[in-house]
Formats: sequence, C-alpha cells, structure tokens
Amino acid sequence: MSAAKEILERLAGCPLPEWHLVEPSLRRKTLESGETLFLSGMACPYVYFVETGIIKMIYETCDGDAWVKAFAAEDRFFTSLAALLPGGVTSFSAVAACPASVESLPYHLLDQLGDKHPQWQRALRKGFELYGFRKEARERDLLTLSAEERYQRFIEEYPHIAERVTDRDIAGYVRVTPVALSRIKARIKLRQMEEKDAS
Amino acid sequence: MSAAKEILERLAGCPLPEWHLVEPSLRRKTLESGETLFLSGMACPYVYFVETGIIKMIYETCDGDAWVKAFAAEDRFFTSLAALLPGGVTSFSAVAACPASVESLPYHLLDQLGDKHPQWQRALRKGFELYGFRKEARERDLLTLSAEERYQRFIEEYPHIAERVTDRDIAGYVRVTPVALSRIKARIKLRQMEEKDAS
DNA sequence: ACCGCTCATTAACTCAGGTTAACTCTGACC
DNA sequence: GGTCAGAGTTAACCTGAGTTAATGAGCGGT
Repeated sequence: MSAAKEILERLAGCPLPEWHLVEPSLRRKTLESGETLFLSGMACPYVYFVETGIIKMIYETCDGDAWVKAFAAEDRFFTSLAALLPGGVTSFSAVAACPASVESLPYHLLDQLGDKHPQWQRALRKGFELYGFRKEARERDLLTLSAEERYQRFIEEYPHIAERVTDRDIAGYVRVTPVALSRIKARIKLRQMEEKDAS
Repeated sequence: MSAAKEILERLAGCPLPEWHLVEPSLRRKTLESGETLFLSGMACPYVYFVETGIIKMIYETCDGDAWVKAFAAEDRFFTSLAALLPGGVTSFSAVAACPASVESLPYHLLDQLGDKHPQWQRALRKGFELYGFRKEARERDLLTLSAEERYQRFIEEYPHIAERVTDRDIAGYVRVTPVALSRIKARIKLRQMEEKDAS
C-alpha cells in the first residue's frame, strides 16, 4: 500500500477508482537529512506524499536567510500551489529535515481523474480545502501571536515534529533567529523554575 | 448584472448555467464605514462578493488588538473557509473599512451547482485555488519581509486600497501599531529627502 | 463658533529580538 | 585518541517596535 493511495483515499473518504492508472506515474524518492527535494523557482507540477521522515518547506530571502513555511511529516501531502498553475514555478524550496522518503504524482494526472470520477474530484476539493484551512491557521498565528507564543503553540501542536528537527529549523518556523529561540527557551524554563519554587 | 455573477463567471471563464437558481438566494447588504458584516465565531456558511467599498477581515486577540488578515475591495469575493465546513464557524470578523455594499450566496447552493455542472465546479475549484494562492503570498510576506518592507509592498501592490482606508487599518495589515507605522512613514520620507538632496 | 471625537504624529522610555562573537558539547571521520 | 564541523548556549551591544502620553488636524453635531 502506497502512502499516496492511503492519503488520497482518506481525503476522499472512500476507495478511489482506477488506481492502476496512477501506479505507473508514482515515483518514490528517499532523501538524506538536508537533501533538497526541489528548489524554489522550478517547474514542479507534482503533489508529494510523505511516507517517512519530515520535509521542511522554506523561503529563502536574497540576504541568505531561510524561513520555514511549514513542515510535512508522515502521512501528509504537500505541493506548491503556484507550481500547479499552467506555466507556474515553485515559490519555495523543499528540503528533508531528517532522513525521509516521499512519493510524488504529476498533478495533471490527478486533474484528469478528477474530471472523470466524482470520488477523485472530491479528494482534490478536500485537499485544497485542507490546504487553505492550514494556511489560514498559520496566517492567524503569524498575525496574532508573539514569538514566544508561536514557539509554545508549535511544541504543543506538533510535539512529534518538534522533537525530531533541529532548534535551528524550529526557529525558522517560529520566525526568530536561533539565538533568540535559545533565549525564549531559557525564559520559559526560568519561569517554570520560579513557579515550582513558589508552590 | 450582479457582482456575484460577474465574479463567478470570471472565475469559470465562461457563462454559468442555471443562474436563475441562485437569484432568489442572492442577498445584498449595504454597510456604513465601521459596520460589521459578521463576527468571529459565528455560523456563516456564505460566500461574499464586494460590489462597492472595502471590507476588512480582522482577527481580534483576547487583549483587544485587532489585526487585519486581508482587505477585499470591488470585484473580490471572500469567505471564511472554516465556516464552510459542516458545523464550522468563522475564524475572523468582517467589517466595512469604508461605506460598502456586498452580495452573499449560501455555500451549499454553490456546492450543489458544482455537483450538477462542470462549469460551476470549475468556478469553485478556481476560487479555492485563487484563495490558496493569495494566502500563500500573504504567508510569504509575513515570514520573509520586515515591517517596513511589508508596508512598502502593500502601498505598491494595493494603491487603490491604501488610499481609501485609514492608516490605522494599514498598520493592522502590516502587523505593527499605528505609532510604529507613523515612524516607518517618517523614516521613508526622510530617506527620500536625503536622496533628493544628494542628487 | 464651540465641543467632542477619532486619527495621525511625535517624543521618551522600555523591552524583545537581531548581530556578532566566544564557548561548550556532540558526533563523524581519520 | 585527535580533530573538525555543526548545533546550541550565553553575553554584549544595537536597533526597531511596543507603550504611554501629549499635541495637533480634521470632522460632525449642537
């Protein structure tokens, strides 16, 4: 059973017809930690499915900083929306945050199956919906939370990711420098000690 | 010709069949500046189409701050994705940033028409796609740009909005306080003066 | 004309975060 | 075992943004 099939059928909420049509286009790729899956600015009309490991999606700025847009761990799918549009290119890079293996499918194939079968159409719609939903949450966090709150929320919400990636990458996600993250962690620890002493 | 029809057909790229079915459900509402269209946390499974004016979507934090998620001006549609899911509620409030008039359609109706006609399905898919695309751009700006850069980009990208809303709202969008925005503007003006003097 | 209101600006102060650099720890490799 | 590179921590200094408060401009209502 491929990760792609499992993820897509979970989205559809039912078995997907004509899976044999996608089988030949399914590619699996294993990545070492730090290895690049795709670079920003490339044509890359694929949807990716994480089998094992963690992929980080990063925006690189002209002065060399790299900010983490999102992590995708086991059983997640991801893609660059911008790259799915005809003639489009990726707007970020995807890099393994630890050893990982991913599957990929060309989007045009999913698109075709969507036109043929309502079950596929449903999977795609749900996929876009979920994507939008996650982006909305991320946007809200970036707008309304302080750096410290973003860090706290991240380790609460994604503990299984937090313990497997470097603090450097967590800092990139929280949108602070590694030095600042270290200070934030020290501040939190200090407060916890004080609370213990008080009680 | 309603704004909703115009916007949806532009998304579909073709005329939409059975428009007479949506006509009876189309509601128009005019809002004064500062009037609320819907509040965060409400059931609100509608898609809105801006006919005239500007609507701001805001996140309110528990300590009373209001951050602007996005503006929607003439010929834009918007909705709270979270509120479209069955049993879902809005995750932000929508308020008129200047006198405005909007149309609304219940999402379930669009959903039904999507199941009946590929043209409608296409309009919805394109709608979600566009929504995701915009969210992606906003996320990137918040992650990779400084406050000053976000301000500059905003007035370059949306000059027709920038000149019609208060600096207070622009500050909320740029994610700084009005005081900080005023300083940023002063800084930019100062630099422009210096450049003129030098040349 | 006057009042009261909101908005924008400016200044003074505080503080969180960026920058740089030194230091430690760990693990990989020879 | 020795060495080297990368990750994380800590300190010192600087900058930009939040906070508070005072001031002025514009506007609607009386």
